[in-house]
Amino acid sequence: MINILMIEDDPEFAELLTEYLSQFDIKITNYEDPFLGLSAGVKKFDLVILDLTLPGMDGLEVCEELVRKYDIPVIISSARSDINDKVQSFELGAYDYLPKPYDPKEMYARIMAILNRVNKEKGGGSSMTPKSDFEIKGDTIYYKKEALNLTPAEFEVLSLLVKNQGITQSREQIINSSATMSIDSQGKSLDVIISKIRSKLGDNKRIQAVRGVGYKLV
Amino acid sequence: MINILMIEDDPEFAELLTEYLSQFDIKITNYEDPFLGLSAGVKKFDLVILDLTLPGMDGLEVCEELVRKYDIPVIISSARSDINDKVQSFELGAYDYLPKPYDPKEMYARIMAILNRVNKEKGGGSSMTPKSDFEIKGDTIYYKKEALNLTPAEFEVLSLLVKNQGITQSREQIINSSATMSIDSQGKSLDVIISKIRSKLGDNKRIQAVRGVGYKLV
DNA sequence: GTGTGGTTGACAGTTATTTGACATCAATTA
DNA sequence: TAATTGATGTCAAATAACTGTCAACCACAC
Repeated sequence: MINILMIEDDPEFAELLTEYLSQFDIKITNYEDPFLGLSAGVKKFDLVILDLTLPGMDGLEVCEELVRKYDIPVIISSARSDINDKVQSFELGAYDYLPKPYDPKEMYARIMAILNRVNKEKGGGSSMTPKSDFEIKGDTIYYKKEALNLTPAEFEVLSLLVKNQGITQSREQIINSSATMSIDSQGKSLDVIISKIRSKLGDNKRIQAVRGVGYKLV
Repeated sequence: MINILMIEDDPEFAELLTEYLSQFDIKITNYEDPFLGLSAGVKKFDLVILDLTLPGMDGLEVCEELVRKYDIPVIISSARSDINDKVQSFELGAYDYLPKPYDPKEMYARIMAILNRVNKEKGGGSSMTPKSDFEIKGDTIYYKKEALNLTPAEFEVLSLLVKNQGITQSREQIINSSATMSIDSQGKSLDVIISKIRSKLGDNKRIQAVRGVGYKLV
């Protein structure tokens, strides 16, 4: 069950969306008054849909407060399609801006995209694959809890392999995924980098060469 | 400098956007052919702007590949405003969908919103500030209870590093965060400032250079 | 003018990546 | 099995890229 807080002063519109989203197991709680909405226990919700054109109050301020205080994703939904509203909304940390009227399908798609992204971060730490010996944190890679001291090119290559564990990555793919390595199909740089990584891992069976194709991590 | 990969078969349109964004220190590299684009070293870029209506190829497939293999944020920009395109794009992991024609300002706002969000994640590994030898009070920084006598630029740089201890800050980030330093990518001002700070700390191992990226405080 | 602080360019020192030579290995074929 | 072929592994040298430091320079404020 997904819980969404909506701040919207058009009850009909709110009703419509609530009904549509209910089929996807999404529950909307609407407040016509932003103050009521803010005092409703924001933390209980996964996301906020905020109407910008509120009576007697600047919706942008509400947006800022939601982002700053509660760090919750906010989708702005506004009847005004003024470009400045959009720019300001994003500057204040809004996650998305959808001008009214919109197709409820689009709202649903955007909601799911946002929540998937937010959940991936929270759960995954940053790299997936639960039983992996590898862990990518910021700019270092850990192998069996030990931090590896890698050069940029080594980091980029291993990073790609870790993210695609078990899947063979072609030489071309690997080199393309690297910002530091030059695109030189004939060169042997990649071989050397792989060699270095293997020696730093202390185990040269984790990275396997796939003859004629590339490498994979097992 | 922000680097964006664009895949768009309307050269005029690409040119227009490229020019507009150049004022914000954003560089766009456009490929009219998606295959060329994909083989251009995707990881060199911070974000991809992808036209969905490509000749002879399904833009959605390109989108999926970009997201899955390279984990890079993709903004779909399409002349079709078909709702199904939108829904599918988001399902395949697109970060945003902007129907053409759009105001370049809006594209800029969305790009910055996305990049800010992505950068924040990378840094915030949930482990919080243990206890620091550094303390910022008003306009002075204390190191092991000793007040440091810093110039404005030194203060700004060290301040950023202290606030993000352990997290690598790129040269660009550091220079942008400073009001006094000029934005000159080629210059060595930052190196010199770092050098000065190190000597004032009396310990040149606390600020570590991260080759090719920037600096971090440990 | 003097002082302070930021910028620039030269140069040295360091570290990373590329290259080419050669050894080795795996698959294919005789 | 032995020879062949083509791809990979490894080493050391060459090249390239980045950082640290210094001294000179410029701009601004007093």
